[in-house]
Amino acid sequence: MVAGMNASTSPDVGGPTWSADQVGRVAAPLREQVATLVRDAILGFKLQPGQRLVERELVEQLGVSRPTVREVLRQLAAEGLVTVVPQRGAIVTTLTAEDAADIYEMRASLEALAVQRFVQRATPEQVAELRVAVDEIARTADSSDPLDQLQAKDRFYEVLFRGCGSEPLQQTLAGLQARVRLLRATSLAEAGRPAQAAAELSAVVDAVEAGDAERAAAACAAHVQNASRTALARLRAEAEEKAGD
Amino acid sequence: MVAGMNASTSPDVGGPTWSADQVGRVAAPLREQVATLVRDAILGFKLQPGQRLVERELVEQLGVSRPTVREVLRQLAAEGLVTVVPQRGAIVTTLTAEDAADIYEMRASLEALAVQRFVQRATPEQVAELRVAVDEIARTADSSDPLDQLQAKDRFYEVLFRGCGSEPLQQTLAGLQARVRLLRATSLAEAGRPAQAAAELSAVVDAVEAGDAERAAAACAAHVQNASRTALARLRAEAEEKAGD
DNA sequence: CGGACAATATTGTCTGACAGTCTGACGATC
DNA sequence: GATCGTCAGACTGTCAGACAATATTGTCCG
Repeated sequence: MVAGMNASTSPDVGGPTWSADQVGRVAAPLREQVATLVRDAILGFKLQPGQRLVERELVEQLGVSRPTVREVLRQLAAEGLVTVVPQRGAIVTTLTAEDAADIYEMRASLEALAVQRFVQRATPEQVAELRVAVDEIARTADSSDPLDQLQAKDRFYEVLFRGCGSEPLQQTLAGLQARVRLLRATSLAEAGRPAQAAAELSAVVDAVEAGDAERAAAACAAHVQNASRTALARLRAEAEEKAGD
Repeated sequence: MVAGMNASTSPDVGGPTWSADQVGRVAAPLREQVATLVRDAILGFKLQPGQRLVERELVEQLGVSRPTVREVLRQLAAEGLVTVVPQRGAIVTTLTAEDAADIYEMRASLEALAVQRFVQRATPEQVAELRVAVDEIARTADSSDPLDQLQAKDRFYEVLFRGCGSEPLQQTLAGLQARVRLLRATSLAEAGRPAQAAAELSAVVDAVEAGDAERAAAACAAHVQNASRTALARLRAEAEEKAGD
């Protein structure tokens, strides 16, 4: 019942340590649940970059049929989390340092735009929600569990994107967001970075509350650039480390 | 509202004006061919915004199986060309004036970034290609066939995106690009706009050739903003027209 | 005339199967 | 002994058919 592949694939995949045996038939479409499952596995590094995603193994581990698995892989490919090589299948996307730099620059531009829209369009309730979210980030900054930090950040951006009231903007940023999360784990691992990030985002919300779209956008861009510097420095250090192996 | 906002219930599959009866089994994956076919149909307004895309009809008209159709719809949904409503199926995405405004703003930011990258990374050959592409746009500006104009523009952006040497940037912009093409048909329909657009893009390439990333980015952003103004004015006029009906 | 119920249409998902292609290994030959 | 060619296995790409779940539509009754 479990995948005991003969020695052809990578020998170290071990058991399906990340799979879920139950994907209960609730209201949400099955493929959404599966997509979320696989996405979280990738973002939680339970599936490592470069690792092959063999359809049949996913079918067995997830307990869904192949068409469903294929639709999920297609969707994740569109999100940029997996890369599909024709005739060879899907692998978990590997981001280079250059990719990371570009992603951060896109974020800087687009999130600044999103914040401006938020100032223009969001309801007072949504502004309040944003404040709550940023407080949550500050509270988890000291937490030893990086997962808490990531979730708090996700929550913040969820509120932000929803409040900017633009389907295309939301969709595009969500696509980036998925890739960013991979990098965020890197930048947040830096000592002191979480607290600094919380302060920067708080500045953003200050400007939002003041209704100053310009300043909010600038603060947001500055935040992303800081995160970029931190993450890139670390990524390059890791790359050197690996090269030295 | 009568039974048919779409004449799709007609069993006469003999003459769908946009489908292709032959999707020749060549090297490219079948679903790519199908995706291109449907995408072109949408961008060519053979499938109108809001129109339902029923899986079974697509199966019949395209001559492929349902799993393939579903994967294609999923992919186009990721590109933003169709909107999938759970339990109800896919419809051709309808862009509101606000959506259009946001898309143009995103383009302004991201294409400026792309141009900067192009200046930094593109080879001299690619710069030359870009010049050729922009000349082609200028040449087709007088053409009465809007399709020629669109293709020339596509070519220009293809060169630009490829030359900026960033997979994530390319993918994100391509996603926007698909939606933009829908709008481009609108802005180019304005008298005199094609020639002006050609001049603006030529200015971009001038800056690129001079190696001035700053100026190139600014010129690019300016171009998009002009296109935005034109398209938005027209879209709002059309909206009023429709409201008057 | 409005609302509840039944018929229909369509999506969501599964099972099973087969062809095409790529990988990797084994064996043959130089 | 090394290189090359062939061959088997592994996966993906695609198809066909089927069934349950759900939304939509149309009709009938109060």
